[in-house]
Amino acid sequence: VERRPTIADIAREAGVSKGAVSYALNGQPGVSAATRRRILDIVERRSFRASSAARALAGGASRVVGLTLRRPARTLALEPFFMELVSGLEAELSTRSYALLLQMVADQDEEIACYRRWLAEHRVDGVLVCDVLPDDRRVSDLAALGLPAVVIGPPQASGALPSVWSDDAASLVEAVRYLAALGHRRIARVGGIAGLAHTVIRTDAFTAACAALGLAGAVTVPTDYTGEAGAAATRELLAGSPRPTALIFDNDIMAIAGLTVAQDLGLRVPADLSVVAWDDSPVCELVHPPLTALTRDIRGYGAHAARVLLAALAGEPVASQQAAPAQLTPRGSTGPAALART
Amino acid sequence: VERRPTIADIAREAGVSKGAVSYALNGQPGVSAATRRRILDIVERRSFRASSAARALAGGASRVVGLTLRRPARTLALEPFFMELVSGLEAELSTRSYALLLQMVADQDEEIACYRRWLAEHRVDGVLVCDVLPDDRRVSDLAALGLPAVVIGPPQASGALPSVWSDDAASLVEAVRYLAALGHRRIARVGGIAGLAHTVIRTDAFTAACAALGLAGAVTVPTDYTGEAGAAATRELLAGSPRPTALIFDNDIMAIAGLTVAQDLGLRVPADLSVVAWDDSPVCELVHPPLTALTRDIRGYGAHAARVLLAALAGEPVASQQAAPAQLTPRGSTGPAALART
DNA sequence: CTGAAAGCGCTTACAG
DNA sequence: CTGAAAGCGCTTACAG
Repeated sequence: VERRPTIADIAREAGVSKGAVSYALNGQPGVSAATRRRILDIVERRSFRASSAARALAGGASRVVGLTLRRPARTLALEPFFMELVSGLEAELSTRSYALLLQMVADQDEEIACYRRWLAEHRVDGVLVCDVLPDDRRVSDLAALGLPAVVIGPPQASGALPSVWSDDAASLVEAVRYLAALGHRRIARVGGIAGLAHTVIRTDAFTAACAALGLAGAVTVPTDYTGEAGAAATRELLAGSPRPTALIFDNDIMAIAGLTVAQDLGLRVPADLSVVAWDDSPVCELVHPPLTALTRDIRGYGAHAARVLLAALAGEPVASQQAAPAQLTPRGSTGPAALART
Repeated sequence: VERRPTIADIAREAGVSKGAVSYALNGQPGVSAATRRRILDIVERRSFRASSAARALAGGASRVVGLTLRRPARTLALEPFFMELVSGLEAELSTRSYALLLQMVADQDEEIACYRRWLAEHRVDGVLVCDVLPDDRRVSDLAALGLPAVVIGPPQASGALPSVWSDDAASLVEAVRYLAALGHRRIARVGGIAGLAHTVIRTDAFTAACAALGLAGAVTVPTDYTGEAGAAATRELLAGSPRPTALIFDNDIMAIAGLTVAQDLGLRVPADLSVVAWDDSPVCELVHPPLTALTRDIRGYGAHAARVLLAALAGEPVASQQAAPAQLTPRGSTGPAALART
């Protein structure tokens, strides 16, 4: 096992001090352009990479970004969303030589403790925050700690932290208008976890959009995002009288569960019931009928969030940024409202 | 922001040297039992945690475990397997204060370069290796590098590295026997990525099991694990004459795609065609009919692998270990073979 | 069994 | 613009 070069080797080879190499490496003033170029050439040739441990210990950047995920593993694993998001984050981070540190946590206290630890140990340079709540304690604590962070979620809940978000309200309005245009007058929604900021936004948007169109009975049933909960909510909604002719689901796993429940009840989709899913993962096209969905580029969303965090770490001023909203992709699960039943 | 205690603070408070604290912390000889207890009490009380950067730099453990995943994000995101696995790894690692470093890679070269870098930088103490090939270069390189590693996959492909594996061959035999007992004589399989070690094992086991039962036409069509490929393979197999009366899929996303294809072709499941899925994620119960599946505890599998790696890092001798094999969970998608059609 | 000291590989004031 | 030096918080031989 060969010893890898250290900053001292590079310095010796370039005929400068270690400090000069450090300045050249980190793009700081203190070396002339010519020296910098010479140093970076050697760095390149010897494929030198500064030790992250030494860098972190000396107070420099660790080149690691942290992501914590709440525990309920069943939910996480089922949501293609998270793996897509992680994949998007990673794609951006690794091209910039940043690593991603992942930590599952049980609750908010554990999560905040994790942030403190990471900061104290210089383990990470910054973190990404998911699934924010309105008045999320993580947001205020992170700001207080001074740990750079980007919220992946609505700016309404990101406080002083920059956020990357997509306009869920607009997407929901699009879905409601689309269904209304098909003649649906009774639309209900199977929502996500009630406490989350984006769920609140979606629920409010749904209620408002239905009200604006004069649609009554625009109920939202909250769930925990699992298939079981989606199935139960669907059963509850379809047992109502008059029952809804269209259902909007807050993720695709619940939409699939709801589709199956409807079919088991003898309802034809879309003749008797239209179904719209959220987060168009490839499963939506694999079921019968294929699901109309609100599609968004989750990998791109993750990459975007990573870019914003990296910009913040580079000292650039960053503000909340809007990613492209989810767009409706009509497929076989939606159709004209069944007039006979209305 | 308060300064967190360093090892010097603990040493001062305990009235010993920093070295003594270090020995006490790492369970090494060099301190008396009484001193050790006193030190650890103070460590506990002050909630001291050694800086990972300093530890790594000084040649100690970094308390980080690395996991690399090949790029095709669409596949990854769709496979609940990976998120479940990560969740299982994390559950075990975090209780032992280890962190998980995640890196997406494009190919094997990048992956091996990543291992070298991690090792050289002391970024990780060990790694977990997924999706091994027969004669996997990563396996030999890791052994040569001396980077502790555990293979999550068959020991046949893990070389000198310990592996944690489940007996896929046994599971496949169980599925084939179950279908044969239902009267199926023409069973085909939609397989995973042909090059992977566990796919080879499954394919061989499938062929052998069918041969042993005198079942002809036991074809396996390889795929890339995506729903599209699963659908295409299903179409291909169902176009055969005589067509199979039962299909075994190497993951559940393809099973769902196959189910939909069969239904679109006018085949009733299970009356005309039985369907068996692999990796029983909750989606299997959400479709209609619910899928018979080979169920395994993926989180437990991940936790098991993490435990073995941690044991190896602790210097304990470790050997390859078998996890519980996937067990058949019969549901609505399998039934007696359609005699009329045979 | 314990203490004092060197060293890991960086970064960053501080002098020139 | 550059060099020499201290220091980050640990671990680990090396003396006692």
